Amino acid sequence: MKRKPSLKDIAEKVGVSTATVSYVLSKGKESKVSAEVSKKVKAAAKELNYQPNQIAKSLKSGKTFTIGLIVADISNPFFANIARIIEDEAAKLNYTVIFGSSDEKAEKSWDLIQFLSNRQVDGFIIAPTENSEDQIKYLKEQNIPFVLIDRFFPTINSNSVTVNNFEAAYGAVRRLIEKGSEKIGIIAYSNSLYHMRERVRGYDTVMKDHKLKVSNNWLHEIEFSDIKNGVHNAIDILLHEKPNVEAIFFATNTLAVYGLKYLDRLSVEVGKDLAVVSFDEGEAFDFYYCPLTIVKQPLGALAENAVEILIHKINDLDTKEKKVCLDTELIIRESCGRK
Amino acid sequence: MKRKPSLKDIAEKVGVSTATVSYVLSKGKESKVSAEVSKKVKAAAKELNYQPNQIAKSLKSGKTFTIGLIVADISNPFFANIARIIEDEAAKLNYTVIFGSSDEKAEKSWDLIQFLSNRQVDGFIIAPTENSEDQIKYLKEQNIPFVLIDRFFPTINSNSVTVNNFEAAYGAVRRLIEKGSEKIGIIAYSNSLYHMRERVRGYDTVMKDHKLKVSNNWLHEIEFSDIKNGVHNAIDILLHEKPNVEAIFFATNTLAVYGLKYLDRLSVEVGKDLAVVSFDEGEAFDFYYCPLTIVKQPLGALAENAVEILIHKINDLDTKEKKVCLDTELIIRESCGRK
DNA sequence: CTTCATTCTTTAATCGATTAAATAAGCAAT
DNA sequence: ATTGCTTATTTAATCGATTAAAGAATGAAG
Repeated sequence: MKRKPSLKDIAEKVGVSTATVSYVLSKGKESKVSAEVSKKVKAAAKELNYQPNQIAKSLKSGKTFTIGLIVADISNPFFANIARIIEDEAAKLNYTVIFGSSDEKAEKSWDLIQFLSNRQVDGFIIAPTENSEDQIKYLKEQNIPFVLIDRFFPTINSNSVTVNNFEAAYGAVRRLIEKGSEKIGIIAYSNSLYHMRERVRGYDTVMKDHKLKVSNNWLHEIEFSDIKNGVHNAIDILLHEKPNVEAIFFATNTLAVYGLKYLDRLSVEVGKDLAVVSFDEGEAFDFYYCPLTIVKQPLGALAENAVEILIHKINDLDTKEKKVCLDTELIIRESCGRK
Repeated sequence: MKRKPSLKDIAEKVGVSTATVSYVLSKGKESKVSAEVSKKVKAAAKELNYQPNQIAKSLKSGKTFTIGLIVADISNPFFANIARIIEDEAAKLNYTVIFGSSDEKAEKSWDLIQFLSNRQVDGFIIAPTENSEDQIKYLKEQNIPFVLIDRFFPTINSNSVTVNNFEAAYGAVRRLIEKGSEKIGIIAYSNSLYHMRERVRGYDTVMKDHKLKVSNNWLHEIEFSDIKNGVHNAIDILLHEKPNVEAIFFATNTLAVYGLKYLDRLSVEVGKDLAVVSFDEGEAFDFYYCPLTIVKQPLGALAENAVEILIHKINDLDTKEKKVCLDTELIIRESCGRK
């Protein structure tokens, strides 16, 4: 790779010291330099197509203008969309984004934090995995700015941007009830993370509030390690073991995708034999023969808030921790009833 | 942010020079240092939880172990999936990935190249936009390693990893013909990029080879600036102006998504009133009431090849340019015929 | 003709790690 | 005792940019 021109090259060309060149090229300091020299330096910089070496700048300043983004999986549309908005917001402020996928594994998440931290990212935006409390505490201790998104730990005081999972789940399941379902199953992850617990609690609570007894056959918590089979088993039980359900609430996008595919294979007709609601958008859901009622998360606001809070924190470490909880929207379509 | 311990901190703690510490901690050089000192240094490093500052390393070595990834849009599943695989492959080799979305705009692409280049990325993986030939030439001139993916410029000798777009389009449309369609429309982008031209040429050629005359109503090239309306108009013309078509070939994922939604609105039944094939996978397509016949691109191989070629080039600038063209697979489902 | 202020420019340290080269210390051979 | 040879350690330069502080040059005031 051809060596890029440095301050030194300009300095030599013009016949001044690198300090002078630096003063000319760094805004606000130009007054220190005579108009004549300034002009020559600028001309030389242009001629050589000088671009400052950000690595050198970073070493001196201790700032890299880089954000580390750690999500469960960048290829998951939910996170890919968030990543895109974070990218745009960050770019506006001259920040770049380095990303990594944790696959919901605390160990991978920790490796990523170390890895990116050694690369001196100025801060992190993290969708934390289960059992990563220690990592979050570590970041706090080290005074490394970060914002949690999508999930957070209620026991740790930190910046976070999430949605009202409890209300969202409550509202989604209430919709099923209003449309006539009484026996309702839920398929969620067996995950201790707060957002997932809240979704389950939303389900539980709305059932209780409507005096609907929940059979212990109806709550299914799937392991990340084998989502597909988990969902298939859950659906088999929900539909075929007594008391069998009239409706299913899927707690995430991915669960719903596997679920709907399997329902198709079983020739269960959604909207007729079975009512369904799900969390998250998905191109797939629009195309489904029976358009899906879903909980829509405000991805744009989620990402924008995260970047804003992070950059604030980076610029002023004394900023107090901020917890943002955003409202979701229940997009009502046909799948929540049964004809 | 608490200052992280540096070599100097260890050196002071142990009472030796930073050079000695560096020799202990950098593998292969340990033999230079006495066992006694070495032990002390290692203990101190551990105690302080020393993590080398990659920025400083990079400045010295001129290597950042960072790849710049520039795609059209990281939230597009096609690119999001590629990004994920690139991330994994890069991580294996201790590289991180910085990404940026060009939105198919040459100007944005140029800004990103400059931006990431100033951050001293070791190389780029780029899905180039239209009219970005100069940018690619610039990278060549500067001897900056890069690999083009998805698209490339036949006039510029460079690394690239693409698929056989011509054969893929040919095969997809031939399938429509074999299933009885003779009047076939195509919806593509009005884009001079080679991959798009090849897809159109595949369509043209297979029609010619089967002695099917293509009406000038049938080739629709949509602007990026207004995809949705472009697709709607195209479909209106294809279906309602004589001679109207029996089948449509969508040249990308995104075009098909808009197209199918609109067909739904028009109550056109795919697989009965109209045959359809599309490029690219999409969760949505599996769910479509009439599962879609698609051209499946080998995303894994695409990304793996790109990383491998790039890293080779980074490690040895004299490596000859490599052009990889991968085979696609036609996934045959129901949408390509009409009952 | 000093003296002091002002303006412009350079020197040199710094960020954190690496590494060639210099130095120091220990020991053996003559 | 001198020389040479190892081995262990330090010194100092380097990567590229920034910036406080020192220095030089000019001019004005006394």
